Amino acid sequence: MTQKRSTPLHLSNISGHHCTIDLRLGKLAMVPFFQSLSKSELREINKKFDVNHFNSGDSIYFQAEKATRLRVLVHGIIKLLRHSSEGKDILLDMLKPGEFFGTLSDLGENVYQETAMAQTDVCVMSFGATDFRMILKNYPPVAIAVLDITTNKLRSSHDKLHQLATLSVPQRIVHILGMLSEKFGEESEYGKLLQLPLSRRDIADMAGTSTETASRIMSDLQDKELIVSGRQWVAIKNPDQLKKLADG
Amino acid sequence: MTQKRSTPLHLSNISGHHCTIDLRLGKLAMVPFFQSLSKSELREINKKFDVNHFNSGDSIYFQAEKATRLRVLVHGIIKLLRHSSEGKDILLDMLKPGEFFGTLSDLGENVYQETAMAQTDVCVMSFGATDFRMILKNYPPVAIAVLDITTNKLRSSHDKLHQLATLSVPQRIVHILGMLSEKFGEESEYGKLLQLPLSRRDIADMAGTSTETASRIMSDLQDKELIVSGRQWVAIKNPDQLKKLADG
DNA sequence: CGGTCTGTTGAAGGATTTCAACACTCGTGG
DNA sequence: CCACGAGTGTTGAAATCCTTCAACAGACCG
Repeated sequence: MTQKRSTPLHLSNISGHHCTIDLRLGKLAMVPFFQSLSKSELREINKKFDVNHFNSGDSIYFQAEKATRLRVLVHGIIKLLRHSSEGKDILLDMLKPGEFFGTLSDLGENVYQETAMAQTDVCVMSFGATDFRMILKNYPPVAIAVLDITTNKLRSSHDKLHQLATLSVPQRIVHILGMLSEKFGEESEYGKLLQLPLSRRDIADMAGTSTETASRIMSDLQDKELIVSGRQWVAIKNPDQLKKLADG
Repeated sequence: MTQKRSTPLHLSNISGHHCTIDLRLGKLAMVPFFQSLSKSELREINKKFDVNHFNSGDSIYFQAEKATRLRVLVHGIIKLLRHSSEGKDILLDMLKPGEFFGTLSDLGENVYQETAMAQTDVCVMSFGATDFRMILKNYPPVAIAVLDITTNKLRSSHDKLHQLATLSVPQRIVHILGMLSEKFGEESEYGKLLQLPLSRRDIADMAGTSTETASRIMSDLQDKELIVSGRQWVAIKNPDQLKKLADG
């Protein structure tokens, strides 16, 4: 096994008092689907928001809970997962700042279909379902932007379905590492470092496999010198060869 | 094995000349996301549409083809599938009249991510990407309706991911039969008949398994008297017990 | 009436899970 | 400051589920 140093991740340990209302206006413009709005429109929307802080490991909301608020991630990383009765979870998505979650729909059940859990310390904005629908109605460009983002999420979900259905576990894990590296990758001394805490369990829950199998495959990739990994972190040492392995 | 009669499905063999422009106005109001529009607005939108007929087995568009038109299914059934390089497909969705497909997004690649194939003879309306975006912009309720539908598709895709990742093949197939029965089920002499041509291959491609395994499991369900099935058709004889099998 | 498509079934082989034991890391409290 | 315990990661071996290869039967089409 490779020797492992303590985590190379930069986890800016944001504490509760940094996650304040004052933070809002600056961040609001950063959210993709509000980019089409003017300053005065933003100010108007800004009044509707709440801001909350959660510690790493906390749940922002639970699966089957009544869905009343739409949320936007301001700082940190959040994972969306589904639980099953047998205790086997599946990790649907990893979110980074600017993404929204806890989506609401007039159709179907008004309960969250998944659990949102803080993967790091996080800061989250939220506002009420009715306020959100009002904004969609009054600002068509916002509705279109939200639609575009949702459409892309659907595509990505179809990608995952396709991978889960057609690829072997090692291939799925290689693909997952590739996708994570696009979203969270950052150059480092170890290669492309995935800037998020990521356990074997998380990887297993994304790939729909067991932690043991995920561990075995990660060890194998490490033996082949394609990745470097330690407790809760992964870096991709040789992205080209990893991509070759994913395709061929 | 149970003796099998020829198909009990009602396949109204619509031929090309029934699928005409004149059909449009009546069908347009049927499409969920146009329901919020007035007659005169519908007449306006109606001008932009094309109508086409396809035979069962035809492809309406292919994966990786440039995406230029949004389509609405008027008559018949369409399946959306993804191909993989190794020839193993996955069936993402089965559509019935009123549903739209070939979704466009300003973000990401402008190519279709899946192949749309006629499962029966079908009649399809379509219009250009720019026309569609114009409608979304000018009629906010339409944009919101499309968003709600897309959000629900995303939920359903997450459901499928969850099932694929956590359930055994028999459980997945039972769940798939349940979902299909909600969407296509119709009372018949055999029980709840799924009103669509459905091969073992289709079931296998939905469950992410091989046709042989799908066949074995269907035989097993038939032995247990939970379903009745023949060439390209399936009826659910005992929905309650099937549901119990899916949950427990 | 032959050919092709669909569905079925058996048997061998392989991939992955499961159970089990152990090693390492990190934070906490004695 | 060290020891402990919980959480995380690793590895082995047996068991299981599923795939794959193969052969064949029945249905539908021209």
